[in-house]
Amino acid sequence: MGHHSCCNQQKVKRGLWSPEEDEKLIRYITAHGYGCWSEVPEKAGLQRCGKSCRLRWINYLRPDIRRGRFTPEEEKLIISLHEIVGNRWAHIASHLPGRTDNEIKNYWNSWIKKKIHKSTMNVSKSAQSSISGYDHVQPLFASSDQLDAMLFVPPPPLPPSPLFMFDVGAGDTATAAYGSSSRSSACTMWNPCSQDQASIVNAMAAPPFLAFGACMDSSNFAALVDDCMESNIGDASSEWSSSPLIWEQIQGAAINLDIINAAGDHHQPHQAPSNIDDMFT
DNA sequence: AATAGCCCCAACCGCATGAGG
DNA sequence: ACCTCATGCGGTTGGGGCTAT
Repeated sequence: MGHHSCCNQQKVKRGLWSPEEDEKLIRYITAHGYGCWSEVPEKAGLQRCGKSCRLRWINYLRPDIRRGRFTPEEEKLIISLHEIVGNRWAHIASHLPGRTDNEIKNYWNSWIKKKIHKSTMNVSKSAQSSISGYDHVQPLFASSDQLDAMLFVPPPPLPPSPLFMFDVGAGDTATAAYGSSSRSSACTMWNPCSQDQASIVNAMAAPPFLAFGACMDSSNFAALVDDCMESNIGDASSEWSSSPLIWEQIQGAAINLDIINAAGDHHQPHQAPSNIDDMFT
């Protein structure tokens, strides 16, 4: 006990939360919400710092949290998204309703990483095409060649005009999509040309939908998504990535947006401006 | 049954960012 | 422009449960 870096309080408890503390926090948040986390401990009668309360609520107590094992679909999605955005756990979590960044991070560090390592070792040890121990995510990497293709695929041919996707992040997703988010980090702009198609399409299949939905006509977007879902992306991303029809649809949809890349940078993910409308002026 | 080692995951820490004064 | 404070994020830690011996 003693000094706490985040709040300068002397009498803050640390470590695991007791059921009584959980109950106090739940009762307070349920009744009053959490306008200011730094005020929550005192008002809820907890000897914790606000940061600790926030973390406990977000990662464990909030009612919409989803617990238990990750499904194979979630696992595939995590892998696909990680291919694109790397260790941006909060971002990945925004595509898995009810899952927290912490949970996904732990999951990745303990389990998926191990599996991929194991798979890589197996591939390098022999020429066998199957990846043992990776069975229920096999559709993503059905062979070592395919794994290599996923990891090292050259960018697809450039379309006739620059086009972007908007990946809408966690929490205030809808507001970010329409340009009124207070945090620019809530919305990342990608150029699909710099990503492999399978990764993009995989990510696109996850809610909140990427991209075009932020700007294009909602009915067109819905139709595009329906087509994508009918093609069963979750189970056959390789087929997706090689489907000229789907890819043409995506390109066509993006081109219809008539978005100009003001920055002129085609190869790196961008932080979107806090107001997306600024891009089109 | 005891215990040593491993691993998972809840929680913490430090940093980045943005709002407001 | 600068400072302070609150929040959110990713990296890291360590307690406790599990497993092997």
